[in-house]
Amino acid sequence: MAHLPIVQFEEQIIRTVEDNSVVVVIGETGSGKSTQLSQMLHRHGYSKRGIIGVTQPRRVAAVSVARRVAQELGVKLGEEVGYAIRFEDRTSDLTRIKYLTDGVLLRESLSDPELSHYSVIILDEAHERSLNTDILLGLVKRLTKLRASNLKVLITSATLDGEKVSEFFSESPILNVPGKLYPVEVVYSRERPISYTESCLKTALDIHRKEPEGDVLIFMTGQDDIEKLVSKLENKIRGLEEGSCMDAIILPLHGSLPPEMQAGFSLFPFPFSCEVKVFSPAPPNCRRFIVATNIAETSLTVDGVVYVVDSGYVKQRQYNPSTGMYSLDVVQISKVQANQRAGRAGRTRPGKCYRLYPSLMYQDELLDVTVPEIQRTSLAGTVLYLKSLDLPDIDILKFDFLDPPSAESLEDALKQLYLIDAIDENGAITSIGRTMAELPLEPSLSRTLLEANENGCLSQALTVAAMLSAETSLLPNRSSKNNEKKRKQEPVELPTGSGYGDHIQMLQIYEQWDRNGYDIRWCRDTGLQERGMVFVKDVRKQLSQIMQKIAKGSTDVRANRRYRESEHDYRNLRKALCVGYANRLAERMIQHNGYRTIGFKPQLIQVHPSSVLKADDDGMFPNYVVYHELIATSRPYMRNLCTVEMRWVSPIFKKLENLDVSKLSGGLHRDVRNGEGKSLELTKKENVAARTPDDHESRVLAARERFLARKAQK
DNA sequence: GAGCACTGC
Repeated sequence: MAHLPIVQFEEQIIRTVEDNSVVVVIGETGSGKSTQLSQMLHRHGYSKRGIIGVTQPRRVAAVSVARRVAQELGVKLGEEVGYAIRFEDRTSDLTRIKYLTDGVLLRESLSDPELSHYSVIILDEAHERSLNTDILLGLVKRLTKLRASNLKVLITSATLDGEKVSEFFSESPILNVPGKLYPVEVVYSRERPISYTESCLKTALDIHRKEPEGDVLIFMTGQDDIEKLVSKLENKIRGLEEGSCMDAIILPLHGSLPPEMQAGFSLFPFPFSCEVKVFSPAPPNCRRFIVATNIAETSLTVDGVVYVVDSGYVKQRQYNPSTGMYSLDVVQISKVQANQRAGRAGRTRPGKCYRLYPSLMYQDELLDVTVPEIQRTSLAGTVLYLKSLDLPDIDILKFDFLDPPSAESLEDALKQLYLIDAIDENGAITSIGRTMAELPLEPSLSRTLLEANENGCLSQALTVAAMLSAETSLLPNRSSKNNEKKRKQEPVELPTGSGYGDHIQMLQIYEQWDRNGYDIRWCRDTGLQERGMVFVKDVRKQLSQIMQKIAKGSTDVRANRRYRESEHDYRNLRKALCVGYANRLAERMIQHNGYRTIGFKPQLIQVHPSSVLKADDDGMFPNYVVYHELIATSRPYMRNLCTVEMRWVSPIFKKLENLDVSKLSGGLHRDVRNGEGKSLELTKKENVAARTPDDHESRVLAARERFLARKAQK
């Protein structure tokens, strides 16, 4: 591996590690840091007293890098070199170098808070700032003090903010390792485009007409735009004079494509890094245009790209802690992302990157780094995890994050955890909370499982939790023309939740799959996502194993069948869901089919049209539902819901009335009282007030007016 | 009657 740039720095790296407990390594793409750092430390004896652990944000990366390193060392994968990802542990007593996802390392630290098996921890790709990496940065910082004598930590990052990380670790040294990228010429647009699809189209055609051979990678924001551009590009290129240009193949690339459509999808490690390659190379005298989302920024690599077209935008999911609502917004990319995109043009030879925005905009408007995930997501799970670690010397709410989340976001998390009994009124973790933290689920689902265990419907709850873990929609999209074309024969009918909503439908679907012997063809016939369903089965198995210790009934899918057939209302399961989702309750407006959220800044929300829950014969929806997610797209919607009964709901209202966020958060609330903390106080009062009938009605009207006003604005 | 960027335990 003499050609890897990092190799010539071996002595310097080892010396620095010897003298310091934390070292930051900045290495661009192709420097070899992911495969070589672990081997160097192994060679110099660091694996004698413990394991060298290397974390990766993605599963495929952990597997392919481990495979590569095993190959380089000439050992069998799973022996000296192994990996651990969810559902798959390929390590043994012999393992000295272990690649693992950062999520797996967080799980390990639950049972071994000092991570005592490890002599070295390398946090790779820290610049991506995934939620899990950020938590690990905080935990590892603490460990470097506790285990100063026998733990070495290396943080690797591809970019700028090495100094920030170094400061975080009390001025630890920074080593710079050059990468193996070819120069990329950056071309800016003179002005920002009116329509970036048109601008992409024009730029792509210009490249095709004027530039020498080489593939083109175009970064767009989502599936819709990608499909539009692909068809426009096809038309335009077909319209070009024959013989005036080389041939062209135009390919979409985004996450919801089935793997076989991500043509030539393979896990072959790229010679210098270990990324996933897509597509077979273009035939001679033919140019490929790949129109992609940001999946092509980090997760997938397209070889042969010489030209990159960068729209400057990305779709980002963000959470609003005051409303409990997620939204998916098109936002400007950061400078780091812009450079990452440009770098995709220089992997095989010098390339060109066309930025469809002016250089001034790059300078002045683009953020230096992407907003870390920890500041864009609900923290209920994270806070519960940290509370369950019982770190004696650390106040969770002052937890040492590289970039701390807002006080409002932390308070929101506490409030949610309190409503589902994971913490008590003083903010201390309860025994329920402790058990919840052991489950690889979001807190609401963990709580549902525990309640179901008391309720005698554990096996059903396991199924629902597993189904909901498979984020991406498993259900077929009946109205889509594509699907109709594909399936000539009538699709097999799926159950519809018996009027109780999407959770119950999911349970019924999985039970039906069980009755069909988990036949993959059955998924195909019904239009269910096969891969998704297999994933659900794996998750269910894992959850069952964890619950086994405390299970009061059978975890078998069929356990409840006889019971259910005699009583069709899924009462116990819905009760359990009501307890687990106490923080996600919605109440229907008077004489109105809109709902308002309970426990957040009150807002008008609708049942998502994809829901199986339909209005009754009088055109009305049930009075109370719990929802899995609030998402603002064209309007605020509840997705995946379950009907609950009014008398199950009253304990939730009682809890909300007694809610005192300042008690939950200890000292935190005082610090922010003059700032955003106030809004929570308001929320509480409003909630109580809103339950008196008069007030409720005026609130309904006000909400309705707001809604109509927003609609008019559009 | 709408649409979903990407990860992970």
